[in-house]
Amino acid sequence: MRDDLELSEPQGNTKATREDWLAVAMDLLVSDGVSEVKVLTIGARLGVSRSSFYWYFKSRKDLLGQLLDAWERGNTGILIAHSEMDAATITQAVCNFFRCVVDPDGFNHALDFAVRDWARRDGAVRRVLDRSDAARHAALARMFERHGFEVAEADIRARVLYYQQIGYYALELSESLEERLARVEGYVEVFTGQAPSASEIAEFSQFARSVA
Amino acid sequence: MRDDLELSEPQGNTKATREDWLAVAMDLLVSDGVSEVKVLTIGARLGVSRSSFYWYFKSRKDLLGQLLDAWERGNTGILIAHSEMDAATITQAVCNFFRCVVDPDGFNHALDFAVRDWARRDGAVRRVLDRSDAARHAALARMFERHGFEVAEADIRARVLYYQQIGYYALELSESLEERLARVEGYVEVFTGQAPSASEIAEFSQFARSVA
DNA sequence: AAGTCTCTGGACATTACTGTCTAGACAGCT
DNA sequence: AGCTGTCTAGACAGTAATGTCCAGAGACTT
Repeated sequence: MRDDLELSEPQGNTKATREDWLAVAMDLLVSDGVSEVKVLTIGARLGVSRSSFYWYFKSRKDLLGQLLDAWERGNTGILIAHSEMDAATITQAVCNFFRCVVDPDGFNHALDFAVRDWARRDGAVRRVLDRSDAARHAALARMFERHGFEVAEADIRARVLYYQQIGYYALELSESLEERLARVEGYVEVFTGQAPSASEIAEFSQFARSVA
Repeated sequence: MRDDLELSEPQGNTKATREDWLAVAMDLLVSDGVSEVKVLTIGARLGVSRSSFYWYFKSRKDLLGQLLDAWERGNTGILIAHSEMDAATITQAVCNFFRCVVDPDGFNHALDFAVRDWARRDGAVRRVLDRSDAARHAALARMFERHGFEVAEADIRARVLYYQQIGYYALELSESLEERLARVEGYVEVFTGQAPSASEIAEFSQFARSVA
């Protein structure tokens, strides 16, 4: 999401670039929801007058549309990429999927929920979101199928895995990393019906600690 | 939630009762989120002037506090009651739990998400919500323990079950009842590690169709 | 019939946000 | 040095929301 931001340096008379406006807007969307993405607030945080906003964006609606695009490219893209990673076993594949959700630079949960909440009040956003959810589930179902699960079972297991992950973050629990890691083995076994190897769990734990 | 509403009849000069104000506020909270629970909007829907609101409530904040109380008593109460229902097997117990989530008069998902979203921007709401989530998980873990699961496994399975359920509704999929019912058997098997009996699934399906 | 209590409406003050318009500041080009 | 194009600030207009005040309507009591 942050890839395409902060590439251009402010030059000339510029105090806040288009990317600055977008970055602060994204921050506000994530932490306070769409309703708090206000031109005045963003301008104040950038130390810039509100009217400069209208130089870069047609309207507030225009800005929101660009935030939605950034979300779709980022979150859905990362999740699908992780579900397609090479893996020797299904338990390792699930651990790979877990990587993108524990990585702060991976899947952005807070943003995902901000968008879900937004979709509840905006039909156009709703349609974009449904498209993403379907694509994410399909990618996970293919992951189970590649590891020998029948189509029907792969579909169910992909659902349980995806829904559970969304639900976990919906709760916004304040667990420590170690509390979570202690449960990973149990989770993987419920999700796949197979016990993961000690090395798979160890490798994932090491990754999780390194990015935390 | 609706139990304590609409008990009192409007009498005398009264055009809108306290319960009317609460009911419409709850509707708005569920469908549009806290930010849309506005005194003007509620008054307009009741065909009553805005100032009457201040006869019944100290302020908008006062109203919101009462909505939060109603949510906690309702949703968390229903979920825990269902997890404590008698059941011969764990698969039946999970089906019993499913009853409260498919019943429109049971657990109110839309309200739950409205509250979750609200909690994201309000620390006091956050604390009330955390307390409810912990109570709900504990009740489900006890359910697995009663059916012979070890404490650690009961904890994990309760988490997967609860998180998955929350996640399912977070997505707000537009599935038909029959599509969902076709997956129930698979879900129960993943959640418990045991295949449910045909009669358990049949009984649940019948219940789900009867309340839909 | 008068008095009282409950509830309501309209006016007012205040605050917050969106969007428009215009003058002008600043850097870079010629 | 002057010109141009890019960006910014401030003023203005319009809208929506919260909360306060007060006069008074309507039903119930005495």
